[in-house]
Amino acid sequence: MPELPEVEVLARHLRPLVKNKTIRAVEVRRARVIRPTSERTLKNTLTGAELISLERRGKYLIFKLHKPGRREPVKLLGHLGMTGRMFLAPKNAALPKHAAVVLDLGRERFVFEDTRYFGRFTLDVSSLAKLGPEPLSKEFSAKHLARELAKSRQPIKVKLLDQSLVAGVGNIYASEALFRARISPLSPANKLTSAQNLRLVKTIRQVLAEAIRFGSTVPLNHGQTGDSDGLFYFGRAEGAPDYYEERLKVYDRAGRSCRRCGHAIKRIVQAARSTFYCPRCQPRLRLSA
DNA sequence: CACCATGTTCCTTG
DNA sequence: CCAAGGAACATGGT
Repeated sequence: MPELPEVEVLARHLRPLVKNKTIRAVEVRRARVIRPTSERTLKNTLTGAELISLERRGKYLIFKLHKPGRREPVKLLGHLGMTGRMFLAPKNAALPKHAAVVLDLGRERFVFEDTRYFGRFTLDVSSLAKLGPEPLSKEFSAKHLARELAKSRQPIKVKLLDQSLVAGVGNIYASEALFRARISPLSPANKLTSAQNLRLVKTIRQVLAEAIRFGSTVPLNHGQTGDSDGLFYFGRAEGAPDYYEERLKVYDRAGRSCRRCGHAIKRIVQAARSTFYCPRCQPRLRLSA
């Protein structure tokens, strides 16, 4: 589920649900997701702590907790990896097969489940220091982009996945933003014109903001089984428009016709990830005058 | 069996 | 030291 919009929507959903709740017990079912924190340390630190706030940074969730006897707040970092989910469930509800960490909150449980276990739920917050600016903040500007891109000859699509350039853009929205900016994903980063940099900043913001808006409108249901639970984008809530079908213009549309010009959407592989684009709307070479 | 999947990190190579 | 490329991680869907 996770790129910035999905994580933002999740944060908005969870925030009121976890606020002021006290963690009674911690169950670690898959130690890999808490590394490098040890199970003992996680349990000692979280047990008895009260959830104070929940923030998002890039694709990370930052839980701040108050641990009695400690002056400084405890920070807990969550990341959904490729397949992670977080939700609250009644205590008697069955846990999903790949529940990785379960927090006992008294009346209910907080569950972090992750099929592939690429996600994180850890006290180690060092990853945050490597992140670039938030794409929806003023720090993310054409000037910032230009300065950073000038240092790299990597294809622009590959650079957009670099979290130290801008935090939160992933494989889906990278393709989407480039399509809207009409920039070829193959363009070397340092070859973008200033006009292109400006357009790219705008379309990245636009694509992410639109996805948040859409996700926030869909009624969220974080049950554990069934098709439309916990999925804001990839499931389809009854009667709700399907984001995948209607909002994404190029992602996963290889061979289908471009919504703008009708040309066939192309799929290529860059840095071992799929990239989708319209070769006509996003020409590789600029026509010289 | 083959290939694909919303992500990050580690290791190697130049 | 840095940039860039590729493998690894792990499970499931088609």
